[in-house]
Amino acid sequence: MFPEEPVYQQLARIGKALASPVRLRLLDVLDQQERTVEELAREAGVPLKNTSAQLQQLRAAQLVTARKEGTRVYYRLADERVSRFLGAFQGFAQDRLADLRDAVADLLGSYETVTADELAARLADPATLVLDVRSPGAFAAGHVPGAVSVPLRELEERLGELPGGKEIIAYCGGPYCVVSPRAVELLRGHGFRARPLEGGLTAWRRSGRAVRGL
Amino acid sequence: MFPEEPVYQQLARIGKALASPVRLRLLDVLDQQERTVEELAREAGVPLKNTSAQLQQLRAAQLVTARKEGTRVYYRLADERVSRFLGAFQGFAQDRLADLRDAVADLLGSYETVTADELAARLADPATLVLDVRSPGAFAAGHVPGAVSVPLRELEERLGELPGGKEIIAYCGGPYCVVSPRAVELLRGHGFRARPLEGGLTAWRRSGRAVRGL
DNA sequence: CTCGTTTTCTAACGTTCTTTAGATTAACGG
DNA sequence: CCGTTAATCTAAAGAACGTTAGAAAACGAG
Repeated sequence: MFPEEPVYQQLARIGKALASPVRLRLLDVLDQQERTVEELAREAGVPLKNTSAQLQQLRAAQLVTARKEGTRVYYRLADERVSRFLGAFQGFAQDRLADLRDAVADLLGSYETVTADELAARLADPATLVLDVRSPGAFAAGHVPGAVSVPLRELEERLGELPGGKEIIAYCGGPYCVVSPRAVELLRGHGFRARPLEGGLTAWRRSGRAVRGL
Repeated sequence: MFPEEPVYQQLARIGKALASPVRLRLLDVLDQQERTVEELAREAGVPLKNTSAQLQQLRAAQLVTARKEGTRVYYRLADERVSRFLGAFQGFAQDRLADLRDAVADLLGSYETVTADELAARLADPATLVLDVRSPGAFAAGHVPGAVSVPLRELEERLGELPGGKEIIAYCGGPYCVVSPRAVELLRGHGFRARPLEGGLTAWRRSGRAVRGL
């Protein structure tokens, strides 16, 4: 119709990739680490066949890449620019939509959070304890340097291991991960001072900071 | 299905708003200046009723706002953060999709461009002429300080007015506006040194630089 | 080679989105 | 108050998309 049409059609390819809740969820899971289709389906709570179908679309939009190993296919974000853009996208959306902010508050509660910058500044502070409440596998794949691993599931029975006087900064995976707010709630209920890391390990990584593997 | 679902549904609202070529086109036109529905329909080359329908969606996503004056409704981007995000979105998309880069090259040709930063640095340079090749109305609504207005339509017959030795930096409206590349072609064909401004006046404004009205 | 596993492909169904015609609303001018 | 203009609302058709079942491909193991 107009000569610009093909350009806007191409732009819309990226928009369309971001137009489905399922795909956005998959991108967030992939932003944490490489995964197989099956793992993705399980973690995102999406049927396997649909997961595969949506991954094809993300691949067509060049947001993810796949690598085959034996019978398994491992997906990951195409590169770290995708992760940074997703951060910008999520930030922009939260900026725009009050309904989104409400949904996030509903999901995560409204604890005062710690930013990645603040966490970085306090890494060396002996009065701070950084607590990784994800699974041991996720911790092994990469964590904030100096963090202590206590999965949420074990947290209640291991409260005795935690030092009393320190402020605890708890984190989990992505920006909408519910695990660290739950940990903070539990910790506060037992008299600890605790705050969640805003945006989880994903935000830490997006801010360009190093992650330590085991 | 999963507790995060409502959050991703809200995020997808923004994605959906960016999933249609027509809406992306409208956003680009609106990024230049406020317009009525009729003007938008004409400039974007979209039927009026469809323009109105798509504007409702953009409004629901809070990307644009409307203001009524008499029988006319004037639309504009909700604020300058929307413009900056659109810039990031377009940059990201061009980064990802070779097909998009091809479509842009097809549309605009592949002239060496001038960035907004470079243009800013050369504003005071007497060996540079900044040429606004848009309509007089667009020039009046806002232009690069010091730019000379010669609409593309009149450029050929007014070539004599242009100084010989200077390099000409021509610009038009948005990042996919075809007018300034055409002007550059015409100018080069007549022996002038000329380059287009990358991203047009929109990029200039997005970079936070002042625009002068009449 | 054959079997089991993982993933994708094909095809289909139902839903949502895009687009447009027709009716309607809102505002101004006579 | 009526006519005109600008825009929206309603409703409906067609296209595109999400989702999933069933078949098929790719691979490793035995």
